[in-house]
Amino acid sequence: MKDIARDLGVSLMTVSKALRNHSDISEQTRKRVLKHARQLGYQPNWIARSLATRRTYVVGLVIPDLMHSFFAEVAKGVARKFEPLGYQIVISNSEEKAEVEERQIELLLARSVDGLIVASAQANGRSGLFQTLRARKVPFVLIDRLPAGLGAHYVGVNDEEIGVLATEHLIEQGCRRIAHIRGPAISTGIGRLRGYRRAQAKHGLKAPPEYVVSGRHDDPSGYEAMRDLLRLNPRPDGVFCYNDPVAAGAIKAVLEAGLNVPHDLAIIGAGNVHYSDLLRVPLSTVDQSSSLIGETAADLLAQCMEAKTQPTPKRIWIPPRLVVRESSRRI
Amino acid sequence: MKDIARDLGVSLMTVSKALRNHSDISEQTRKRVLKHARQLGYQPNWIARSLATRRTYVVGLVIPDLMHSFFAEVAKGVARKFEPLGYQIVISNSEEKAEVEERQIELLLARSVDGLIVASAQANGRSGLFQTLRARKVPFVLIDRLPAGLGAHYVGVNDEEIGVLATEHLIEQGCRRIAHIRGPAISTGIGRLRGYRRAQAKHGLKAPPEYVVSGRHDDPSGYEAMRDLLRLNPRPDGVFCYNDPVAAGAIKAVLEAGLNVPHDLAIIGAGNVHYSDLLRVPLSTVDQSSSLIGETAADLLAQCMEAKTQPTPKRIWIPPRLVVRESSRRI
DNA sequence: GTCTATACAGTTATCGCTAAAGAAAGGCCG
DNA sequence: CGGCCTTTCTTTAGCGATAACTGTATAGAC
Repeated sequence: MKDIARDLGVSLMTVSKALRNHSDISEQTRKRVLKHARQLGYQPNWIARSLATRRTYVVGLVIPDLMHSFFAEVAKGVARKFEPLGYQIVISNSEEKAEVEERQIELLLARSVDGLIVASAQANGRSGLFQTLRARKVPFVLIDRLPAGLGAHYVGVNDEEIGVLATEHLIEQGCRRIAHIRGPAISTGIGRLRGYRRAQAKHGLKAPPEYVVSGRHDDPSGYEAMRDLLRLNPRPDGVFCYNDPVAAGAIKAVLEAGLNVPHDLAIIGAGNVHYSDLLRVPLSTVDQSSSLIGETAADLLAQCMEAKTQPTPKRIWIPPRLVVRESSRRI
Repeated sequence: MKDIARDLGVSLMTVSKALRNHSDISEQTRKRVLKHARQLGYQPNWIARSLATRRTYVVGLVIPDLMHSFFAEVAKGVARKFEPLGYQIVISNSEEKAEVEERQIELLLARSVDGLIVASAQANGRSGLFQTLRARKVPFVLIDRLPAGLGAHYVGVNDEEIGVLATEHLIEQGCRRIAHIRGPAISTGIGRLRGYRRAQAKHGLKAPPEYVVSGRHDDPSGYEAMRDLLRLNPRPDGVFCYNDPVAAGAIKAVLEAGLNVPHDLAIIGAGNVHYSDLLRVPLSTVDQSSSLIGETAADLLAQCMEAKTQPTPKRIWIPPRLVVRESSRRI
């Protein structure tokens, strides 16, 4: 910039304004500056700009696991919205651990991100983390998981609805002894479990307590949980799994036991990961529109970042959609 | 920092040095400063620091597709190495497109990353992109793909070896009419094809030209390609697929045609994606140690960033490893 | 008693850019 | 003609740190 100013015999400030299309500059000067800048191959220095403006044009995206294609897809959605706006996205992996998440967010804040999108591993909204975020006035939007007791922007799917949709589908397919491999004690796990119970109650079914077993997020946990379920008597004839990886693990266990999916045991997952169709038995699931979640969260965050005062927390629910494949089709 | 200096009656510089453990400061003063900094909740401003030191402690990772779990795993490996060193990692998605990649790298450079790790979508090493990187003296390490005619740091697996390993395995399993669904015209695709040919030649087999069909990176392309192969007469009895997603799509096509994998047709992929074990037929593959690639590339880049002069380009080959599962086991 | 080395702290000048206020030149108005 | 806008550009002061010097003591050497 200094060189441009010297060469053109104008002040540094004129160059700065011209490059930013500031209204103070005449059309003629602006053009001269832009042209010369191009000739010199001028590249603005973002660091200096950030220091002066206190904006970094960086947003942080904190997710529990990049390997889970659901979050990879969310990340794509976020990128699609933010990149055209000139923002850079930094993805942080919390590995499903609340402490790691907290540390990662601290790091992002230390680097002065302009905003955050978080699929939180915190079970509780009263965690110090959210107070820190509030205190520092960093706009943030939660996605997928909604820590209990937290008034914050949120974009996700109603997990209870997912549970209802999946369970009612199994009932329609003729299942009467429906089990559930539940997820962890966060909003998604709890909501889906609640939906599972509500759907059964609504149809006058009730499952014995041992029909609800605990899994985590991954396929090994689904495999283990299903082996436990298979030992029960009477054996369940339908299983709603917390998510698709868990369901994939579960299918593996059922097949290994020499049983048929869906005839001996129907299985449905949630999330509609991209390889669901390629599994042992193509997996029925409830789609969560992962990339739409990402895009919507990005839009919402963008709004928050522009607004001077934080708008009141907004919750956006994306409707889930049943995707029936072979693993649950019995009629 | 200013506050600390004022409160403690020392100069700003003393505080700065104390916080950085500079040797100029006495143990006593340093402790006073650190303690007071903690009390005030001081957080260093990375932006200002970057402006002054010309180092951002950010490295860019450019990959073709986050959804492909191979690259997600690489990313994890990179993060595991760099995060303890205080670096932030920015992941960019090139969507397998050379122009997008170029633009993404420009953006990363504009943000002054300290270094880059790139799984390039460029077929050709003479691309202007690499000249730009050289000109700007940004240390970078290529992974997975090695654009033709480029002397640069590289970490990956010898793709020809992958092709040989996979093809010889099929031969050992009794396949005699071995086809190949080849990848795109980049080093990985070309190398694996070459390995496929070399292994056949070595064992005195020769496949008709129509046994080599083109795929891309994804499972739909594998599905299409396999349908083409199934129309051939004589039908192949073994297929080596460019990568696991392609192989998964191929398996789907074979099963739909009412044939058995592996008995009518053995299939092997490459990459060992995490869900290989959960597919219709558990997929045999050649493992590429994805996270090790990430870690190794990170180490190498870290070295380059410390060195004042760029060391001569180094190529590191990680040995591939055959993983036999059901899709190819015929004896 | 002078000189030099060492340990510690302070000054000054950036890093590259921007916000905010100031100034020059011209036009319009009563 | 003087006052008051407008338009266009310039000056002045940072943003929050650091690099590279420039001082002071104090201690020990000769």
